[in-house]
Amino acid sequence: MGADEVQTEELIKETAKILFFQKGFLSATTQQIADEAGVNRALIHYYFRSRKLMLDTLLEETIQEKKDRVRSILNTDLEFNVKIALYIDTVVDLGLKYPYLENFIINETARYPEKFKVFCSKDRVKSSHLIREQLEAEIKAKRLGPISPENFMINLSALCNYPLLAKGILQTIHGMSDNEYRKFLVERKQVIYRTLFHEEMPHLNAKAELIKQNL
Amino acid sequence: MGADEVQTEELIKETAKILFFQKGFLSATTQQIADEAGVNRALIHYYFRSRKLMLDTLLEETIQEKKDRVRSILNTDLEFNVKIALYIDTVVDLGLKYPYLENFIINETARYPEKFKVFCSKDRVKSSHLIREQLEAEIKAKRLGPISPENFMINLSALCNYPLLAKGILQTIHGMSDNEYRKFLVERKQVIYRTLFHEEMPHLNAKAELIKQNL
DNA sequence: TGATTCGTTAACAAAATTGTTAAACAAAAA
DNA sequence: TTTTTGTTTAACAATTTTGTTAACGAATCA
Repeated sequence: MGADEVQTEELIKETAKILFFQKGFLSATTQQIADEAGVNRALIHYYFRSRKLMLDTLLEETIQEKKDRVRSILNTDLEFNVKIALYIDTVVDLGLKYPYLENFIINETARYPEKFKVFCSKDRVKSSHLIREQLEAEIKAKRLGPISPENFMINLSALCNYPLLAKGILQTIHGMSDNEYRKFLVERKQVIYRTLFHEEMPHLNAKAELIKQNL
Repeated sequence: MGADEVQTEELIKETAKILFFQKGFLSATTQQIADEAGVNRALIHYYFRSRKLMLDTLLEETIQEKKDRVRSILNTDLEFNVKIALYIDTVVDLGLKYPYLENFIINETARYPEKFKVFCSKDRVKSSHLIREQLEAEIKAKRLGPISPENFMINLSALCNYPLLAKGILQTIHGMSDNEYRKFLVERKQVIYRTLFHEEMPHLNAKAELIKQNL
């Protein structure tokens, strides 16, 4: 009994994630979600009260998960370039599973601006702050051109996330199948690194690999 | 009479653009659009038959306009780096007016994949093809590291568009007002150029300025 | 002036979507 | 076995959103 309860609730959430974050179908109705999950629509209300509350739960859980991962990378004591390589690797891999997650956040943020403010207020430290010292050291050592931590983080996010967000557009323009696009994105990890650092991406060292496992 | 007709139709379209492309409020109902425009909701049906047809018109017109601008830049015989500088300048400026335009395209594309395919089939030549020769020359001359035209164009789009798409998120994270964010984006033009070329952005020469006027 | 056309409006109708409830059902506890 | 608890379902109700229509009014033209 107890097992079934979690099963159905999880099933609904996972199905909604697929529709919203994988297929980018943000306008999916409760009926469509229920159909896709093969459950009665009333169960969505039974477990989540309302459609909006379900979205809130989903948003909260998924943002939290993504943020935790990213934070745990930026907080390590890895060398700067290895740290960023791991960041790219992680974000792109996560994005391969949920390409439209950022899109969902963007839309929900535009609809209910207060929602996102709550998340931000939880973080005392901005992620750009976490890399400031290391970034400045790189710039001083002339391994990087001058750039603010904010702009560096935005560049990094942009290069990683945009090709995911624009999945449908880019796939259509370049006539790629889902598999071809996957492959393209995996190979693009190195392009992103080279764009930021103007040198080849280092292999993840033992320490970085270890961290990657324990995300 | 004839003037009024165009006026109202334009008013509705402009209002919808503001809601969709400026405010990112993609779930705006016909009632909300009508209210915002200060017209009777039935007029939306009078001019556009249905909500969906209005969106189609809007999408078509706006994509076409943006694409024409971008194409006309890539098709000039400007020096490569000046051309890209002008591209950045143009796309960011357009994005300052309509930050969520890309977002709208992404969502509509995910909802109705066929829609976007129609647009792409109109173009015989991909925009990445338009810069291929010049890009290869730059790489050969060692002014740029090796990169495919596709990845170069995606980098360019990503760096220009992502900060617009994520406007709400980034503004919240960094606690910027609308004006501060505007200013930040204008200054970021140079950051984008430096990220791609690892040198200062050139001033637009007379020829480029002329093209910029005639967009 | 009278007829016509077009834009506009309010009221209505239809459809789609969400939310509620009572009853059926199954599993576990008494 | 009976009771209780939690899950599932179908049917219903409420709300929201879209789409339609008939009537009104203003400008245009015969």
